[in-house]
Amino acid sequence: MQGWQDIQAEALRRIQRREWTPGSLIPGEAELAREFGCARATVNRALRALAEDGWLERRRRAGTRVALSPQRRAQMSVPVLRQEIEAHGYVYTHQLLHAHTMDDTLFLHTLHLSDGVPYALENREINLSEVPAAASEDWTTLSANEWLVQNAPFDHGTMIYEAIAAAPFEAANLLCAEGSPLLVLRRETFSGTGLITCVTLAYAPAHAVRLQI
Amino acid sequence: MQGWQDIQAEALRRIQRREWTPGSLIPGEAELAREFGCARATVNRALRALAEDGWLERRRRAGTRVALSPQRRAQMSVPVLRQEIEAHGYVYTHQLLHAHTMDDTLFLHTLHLSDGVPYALENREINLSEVPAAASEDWTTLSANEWLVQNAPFDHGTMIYEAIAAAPFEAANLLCAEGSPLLVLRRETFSGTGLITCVTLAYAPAHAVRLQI
DNA sequence: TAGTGGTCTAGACCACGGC
DNA sequence: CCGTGGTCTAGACCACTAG
Repeated sequence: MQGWQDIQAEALRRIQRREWTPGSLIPGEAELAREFGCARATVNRALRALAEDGWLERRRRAGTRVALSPQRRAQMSVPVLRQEIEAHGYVYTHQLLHAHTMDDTLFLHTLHLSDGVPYALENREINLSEVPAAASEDWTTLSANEWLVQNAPFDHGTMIYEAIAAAPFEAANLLCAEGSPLLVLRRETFSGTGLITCVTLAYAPAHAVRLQI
Repeated sequence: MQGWQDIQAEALRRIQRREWTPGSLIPGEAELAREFGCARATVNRALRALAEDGWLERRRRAGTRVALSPQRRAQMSVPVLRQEIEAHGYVYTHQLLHAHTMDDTLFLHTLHLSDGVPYALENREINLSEVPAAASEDWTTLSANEWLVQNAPFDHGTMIYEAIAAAPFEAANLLCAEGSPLLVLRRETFSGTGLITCVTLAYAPAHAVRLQI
């Protein structure tokens, strides 16, 4: 036993082997520090990491308990289509289908392709009062998907996945039958209080979103 | 300025106000500790938290830089259908449609309902050699979805979302037309090297998965 | 009110990796 | 090499809260 990661690993082992059972109180930091022959701060570091991962629940005075249902969480980033496609070894291209501006909103329709095959259809609105630089951008070389990731950092947002039936416009662009089931991602991102962009991404049929837990 | 959270907040402010620009080197821990009038460990705690959230990239010797594209990540838990449904104020029920055992695998088909309306159709396999207790469980009162969360903690796993067309079996149980687009979640969870369970969850039409970024 | 975790400090040594 | 972040220590005080 040397670093806090070793103590974390040992504690996790005890949880998984049920030496420390769900809901039960585990020894205090001081006692564990004595057992492992280290400072209390080191034990604190290890247990705090386990608590952040959902294995433990810690409360002052009440002590540390093994979580009743250790919920592992999957993490998902905002997808950058070029990276998704190139990670599979394919060539990424995109076509700007349509662009127009109304009031302070820029509307863009983009088709993303993988080795020339339709991959996803993007329908995006950009709030020009939040991102004025977007007004003078040439979307034929760099897609809005990539440009915004680099140029419009956001504080928070929402993502929604759902399944829809392909409408004629989607069917024509994604080269599938009308009514085909499509996975769709809708996303809104905000900076402070202002909406930056709002996008609907319809993936080609059979697309799957994979997450590691 | 008092605790590490204040230092974290101040650093985040400088990033968001572009006083520290993406890609640039920020002052070292020792210098910031001097500026804030605290110990280096306190600065370290604050900057480490920002790095874990993706705002900073830290490397020994190279120093700390503002991330080029501060990628916010969405977090998603393994859904517990009862909680999902009750969180919306509806009554959760479920029906065991089918169960049988072959070799060391238990096969279960379950329909989950929200206020009596079909919500999701679950097709599950449980590895009895990893979870022997599952063999003697009565699935009519507690669904496998809930039971496993409590009784079979896992180390890691994969989740896959995709869109499918409703087959006759799904259409009949989810009360929708054949061919309706359905959002489907496939999940495998493991403990150590062993597969615990593998589940396909077909949600009723128009279901959406919402994530906060 | 007493006991737990949360945090801070000052100092120290180490590991990594640009130079 | 040597400066940077990563970590550990021993001790201290504080915040919260169960009893």
